[in-house]
Amino acid sequence: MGGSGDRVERGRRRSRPHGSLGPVNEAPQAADAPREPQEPRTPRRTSGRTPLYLEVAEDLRGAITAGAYGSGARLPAEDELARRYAVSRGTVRQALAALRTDGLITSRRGIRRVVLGGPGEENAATELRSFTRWARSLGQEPGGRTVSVDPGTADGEEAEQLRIAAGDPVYRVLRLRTLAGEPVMVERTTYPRAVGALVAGMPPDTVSYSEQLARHGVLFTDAHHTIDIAPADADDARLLGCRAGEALLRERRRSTDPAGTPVEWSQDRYLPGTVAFTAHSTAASALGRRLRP
Amino acid sequence: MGGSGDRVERGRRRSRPHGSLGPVNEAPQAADAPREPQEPRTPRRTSGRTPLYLEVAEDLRGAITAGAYGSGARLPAEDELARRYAVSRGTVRQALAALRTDGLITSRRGIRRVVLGGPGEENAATELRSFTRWARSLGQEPGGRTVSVDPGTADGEEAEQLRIAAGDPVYRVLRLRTLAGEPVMVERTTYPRAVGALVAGMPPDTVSYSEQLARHGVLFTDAHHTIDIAPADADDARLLGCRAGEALLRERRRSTDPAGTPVEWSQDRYLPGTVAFTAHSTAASALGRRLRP
DNA sequence: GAGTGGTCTAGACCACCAT
DNA sequence: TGGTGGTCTAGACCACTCG
Repeated sequence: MGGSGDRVERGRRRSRPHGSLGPVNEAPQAADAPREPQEPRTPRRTSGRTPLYLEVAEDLRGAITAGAYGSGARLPAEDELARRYAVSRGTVRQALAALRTDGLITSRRGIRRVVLGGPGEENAATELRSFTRWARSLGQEPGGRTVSVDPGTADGEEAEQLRIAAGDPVYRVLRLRTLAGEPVMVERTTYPRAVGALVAGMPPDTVSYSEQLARHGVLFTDAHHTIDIAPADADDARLLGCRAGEALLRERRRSTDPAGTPVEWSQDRYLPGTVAFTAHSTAASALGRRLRP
Repeated sequence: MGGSGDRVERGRRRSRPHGSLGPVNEAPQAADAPREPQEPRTPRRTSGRTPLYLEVAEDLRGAITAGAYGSGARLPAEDELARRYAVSRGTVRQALAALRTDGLITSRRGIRRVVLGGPGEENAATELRSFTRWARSLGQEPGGRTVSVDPGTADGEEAEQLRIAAGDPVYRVLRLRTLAGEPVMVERTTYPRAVGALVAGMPPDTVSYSEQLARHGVLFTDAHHTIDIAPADADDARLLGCRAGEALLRERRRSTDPAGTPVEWSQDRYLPGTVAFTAHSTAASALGRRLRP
């Protein structure tokens, strides 16, 4: 989305020409435009549409990635942005917080926010994305095949991760993932009984289990990741076409639903040189290290 | 910090017995205690102390990690927490947002927040921490030695990462990092001229450059990380005591200061089996993958 | 001292979930 | 239908930065 006017007016009692978002992409020079005293704003109804602060955030993101403010440039002050977008300062702050989380801008008391990346720089629009969605967003065609779907009983680690009792029934799925037809990753996922039953009932050529599961109301909203190195075993070597014992980039992941119930415990092994993991961290939180994986 | 009473009363016009934070650790059973009508609260002065929302967050964190609410338990409603802590709902929400970022709780419209981890589970108290601080927080003694500090000129990648011109002067530092005396990681850092000059002036046995730099006003507030695999070169092999060509866990990192100026571009290579990287992701943002590292 | 982001309060309405 | 978190507004004061 671009600068302005491409959003529907959703407010009421507001008398801006049209389009609910002020033009910021074309704004770095402004600061003129006499401000007629505004009638007190009443909260706008968002009525089922995109939250206002996300619209503001996306507009600003567009302006930043389009290079409207060079790298290292300072953003307008919060009050100024609030005026331009005709929203409250709180909403602007919420939008800016989102951009900060994505590592697009800094934030410090006393000085204006600074644009971190640059026009050319890839925006790490991170998300809790499945392999499938991630690949598609890159314009790559994700593929793969399900090697096996087996019912079984949880071992110690699976039980701990899925927060069930050892010996409880689970389903194990082994899949090979490809990108543009080339093998990239071997995925070993353990599902608790209920979720696994759904997976087992899907056609073996299902590209994205997570998308299908979402249709059944199984949502993945949180995930905890651990990244390290693991040697390829015989299966890995056969499927990925590498040497047994070769070092692979390993991601272990436990996903949970909104109720906090673990819905997936997965171990993915990537062929070296195919992918890298990226993360952004600020003074508060983001990436950790851990001893003895 | 624990439940209550270990904080100084900082408010005014408030008539709670003493201690500014209500006892939540001992609260899961409450919900009784007749509420006398409160006089309207006025914003409390934080006057140079820890922000209120952080106190609330830390108290809740303590309650959660202490297991006051079992894993999967639901937290009290926002309004209820606001009453207990005698703060506004906004402040409670700010505190809860911090816990959510750390992956301690979920959050979904319509239902109470759910505790994610469990009593036993290690809290991934992630931070933008230097190797030194990270090691110390684990009770490990960080060590190492500086192999070389060399002035030089920026190559293409360094220039791009540090946002300077190719050929500009830089300092390159090669260090070996140890944990309990054992080699763990080789760190290759490139500093821009000004920062590098400070580093070059420090004694060669300096354990933490970042701590020393902080004293000179050079702060690391943001960092962008990329994690993948790289083979050990001759230096790596010699310093880490591994085979040349052996796969190492590589972290590349660009750190910036509050003004958005890059202050460090580093490439760290960890011996396999020594550390793992952890991250938490929610529906919005956290960990990314990237093609072709 | 002026400008700017950080914190806090108060109140309102809405969307979603469970009952 | 009632409870709960999500969004939005308005106003206030404070801490920090810089000229």
